[in-house]
Amino acid sequence: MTFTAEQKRLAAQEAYNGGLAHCPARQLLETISSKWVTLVMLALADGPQRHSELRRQIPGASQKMLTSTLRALERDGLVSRLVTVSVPVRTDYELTPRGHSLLGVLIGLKDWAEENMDGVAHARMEYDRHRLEFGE
Amino acid sequence: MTFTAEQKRLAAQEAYNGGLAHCPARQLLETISSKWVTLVMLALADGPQRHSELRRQIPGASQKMLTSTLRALERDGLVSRLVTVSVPVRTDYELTPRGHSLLGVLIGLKDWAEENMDGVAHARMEYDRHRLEFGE
DNA sequence: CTGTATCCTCTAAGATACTG
DNA sequence: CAGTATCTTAGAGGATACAG
Repeated sequence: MTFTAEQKRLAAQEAYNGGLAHCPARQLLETISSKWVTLVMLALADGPQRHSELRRQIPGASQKMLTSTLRALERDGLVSRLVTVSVPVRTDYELTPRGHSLLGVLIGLKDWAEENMDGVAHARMEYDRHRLEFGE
Repeated sequence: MTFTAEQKRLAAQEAYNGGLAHCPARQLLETISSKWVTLVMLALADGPQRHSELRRQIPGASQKMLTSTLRALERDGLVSRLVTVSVPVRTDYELTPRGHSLLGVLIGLKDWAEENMDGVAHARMEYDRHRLEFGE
């Protein structure tokens, strides 16, 4: 059996994407680029917080999103969840050691961003201005 | 004129999200979490590359995606584009100084990922296993 | 208080075909 | 070779209502 060039290309793409899915860096990016993870982790930086406290600190997150990002972080072993059975229920979230370690990396990201994103914004404006001026 | 609690909450959310949009760290995350930017930047780490060379190095990216991530990176001043008018046309892409600087941060991310994502994967399996065992 | 279950929207990413 | 123009689709994110 032989293959067309197209088939070979598609096979290569598939293999490549399959590999990508298992690339640790890609996985990490997928985790931290979820809209609320960084904010949640930052909110937990200073110690445990209850669900309701997190809601107050991150008013932009819907309840569903807050719960689901907390679940994802728990599943990844970055946050631990402690439920106190009472009426009403009380739930505390806390960074695990690995979570703290990741937080360090995130802060590095934040620092770079705060130093450089102004420049990026400026570059964007320049780029857009030229596009307008010289048509295209 | 008065406002309901609901209106106040929505206003707060809107203000918060508006603020988020201007948060440098969030913007950076949005940039680098675009599926192909890290791969493109890594491919450019060792020096300039032509469009076709990039395609070969990153076979998973469709032409459209490759072009559009390159455009985005150029707009942000992270990559520069040099077109040589000839037949056929030749285009070279290269990291700018700011691009190199960002690359450093990305490598930090990669290092953390390579050290920790195994642990994360393990945590995920444990989590899922418990979920299956104890129902819920 | 903490969380689940639906339903809906919007957009990043991909497939495909075409142009200078 | 490099790039643009459409069309489609999968899934992240959100609004709302309900439940233990």
